[in-house]
Amino acid sequence: MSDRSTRRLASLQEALTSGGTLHLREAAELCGVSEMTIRRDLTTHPSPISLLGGRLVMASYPGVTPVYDLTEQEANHYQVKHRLCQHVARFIEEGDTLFIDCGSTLIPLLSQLIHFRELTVVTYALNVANAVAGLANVRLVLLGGLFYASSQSFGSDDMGAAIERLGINKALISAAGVDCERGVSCFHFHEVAPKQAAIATAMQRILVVDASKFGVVRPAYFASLSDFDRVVTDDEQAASREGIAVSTVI
Amino acid sequence: MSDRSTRRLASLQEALTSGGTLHLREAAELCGVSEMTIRRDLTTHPSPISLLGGRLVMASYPGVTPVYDLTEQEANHYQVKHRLCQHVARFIEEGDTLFIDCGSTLIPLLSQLIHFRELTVVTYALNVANAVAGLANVRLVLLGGLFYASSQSFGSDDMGAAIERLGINKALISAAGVDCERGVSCFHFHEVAPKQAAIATAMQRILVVDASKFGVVRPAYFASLSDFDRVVTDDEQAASREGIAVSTVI
DNA sequence: GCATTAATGTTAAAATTATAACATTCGGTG
DNA sequence: CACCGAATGTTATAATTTTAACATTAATGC
Repeated sequence: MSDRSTRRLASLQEALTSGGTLHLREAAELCGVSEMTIRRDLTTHPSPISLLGGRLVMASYPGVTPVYDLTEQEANHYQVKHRLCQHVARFIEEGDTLFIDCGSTLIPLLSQLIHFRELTVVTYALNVANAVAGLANVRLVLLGGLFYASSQSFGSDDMGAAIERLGINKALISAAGVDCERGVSCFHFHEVAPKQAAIATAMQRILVVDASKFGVVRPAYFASLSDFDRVVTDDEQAASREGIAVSTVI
Repeated sequence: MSDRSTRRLASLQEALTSGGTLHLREAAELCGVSEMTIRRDLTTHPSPISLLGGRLVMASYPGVTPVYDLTEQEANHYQVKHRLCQHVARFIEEGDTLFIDCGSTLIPLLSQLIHFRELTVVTYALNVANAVAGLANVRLVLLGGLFYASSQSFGSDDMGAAIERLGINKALISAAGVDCERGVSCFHFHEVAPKQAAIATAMQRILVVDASKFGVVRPAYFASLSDFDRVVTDDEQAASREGIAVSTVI
């Protein structure tokens, strides 16, 4: 019943995967149907394509998902991370070489980097790289390898060694779980090597986590709390209740 | 005179670098001015932010720049590349490990890859990686290093060695200049090592160039025409006029 | 302080996009 | 072939976005 509809969506998706946008009018022409049909295709069947002010865009591309018009909860989370990153930004100094961990926590930090004259960012995450690629004042070093979609990051055997060859100043590490006794953990095992290498080689190690991660343990352990010079969080009380020492007043 | 305007644009840009979109209304609130002022800021001063159906987006982000509503000339170029890539797609087989070169020539190819069950793509270009990252059926290997904005690609000392360790089936190489006598060349020197390594290690080497590159020589020489097993182009006549043997009928 | 100019706000009109309702076409079936 | 229903087209209407014109406020120099 949706055979043709599906085929249309597929061809549109094909036209869009290369990146870019397609006007509704042009999409209709391309498929040889009316604009209304394209609209209906889009609303009837789930698709990675979204309609934004008369234009079709791939929703999965970075830079397209809305930031402020999220659900209340998501917006809150974003606010928290944004504030968190503003505090982190205070520790950054002109000329630093920063290791930036994967995940969404540190993304809002990247926009703050425009305020510096010159920085270097080392990362193994695609979303971090994309955000940094647009900053003319920041040198970007991406550690490549096999791509893991779940964390939008890369993994490779010699990543640890590659990191240790770099002169990393400050390591900004995120985590999915922080427990006083069981240490700091994340979801994916391929993240362990780069995180540990960054912790091992950096002159300063900063753990950046929001309070929701306290008392949580995730499958991949990668460090103990004492491995970090600072813990930056949004809720100190919650941290101290968990027995986590936060070295920084925010 | 544009002091405040500039500051507003900067703060908006900051809100957007993390990726995402911002509704005009919200942008106005954020800056404490009217929507009209934001509109004017955007039209008066050049900025990487663009307004798309009432939403602010970073124009530099992939997936935002329009594909089909380009100027006539650009659209033509896109069409050419698209057709070119459809021909290239015929040489791809299920299970292949493809080396995909940087530049814009091969981008339209990536959308065709959905039609295969399983592939592996090896690249050193950020735009290629972004287009491939969304394809669930394609394993992505990104060769990292220092980022070069001019070609949206990465360079490193051991990239050549890294490429030769991989079992690359087919190398799809693009170029900025192809000359019968002076060989195949590109703009940037950091592209030479990965291109040469891919040519050296791949089982099949395919040069993909549109006719506008014939008879052109660019600063960085990287291969002679005889290094390729096939040359895929959109204008055979032009090729043979230049004395370039095109092994493929398209 | 007043005049002048730039910056911003407000409003109305035009253009575009979204939604809904109804008309038409197309593919199959008895 | 007449009938049915799904798919698509058409049209009108509502909502939104864009543009332009004019009003207001803020900033600056004299």
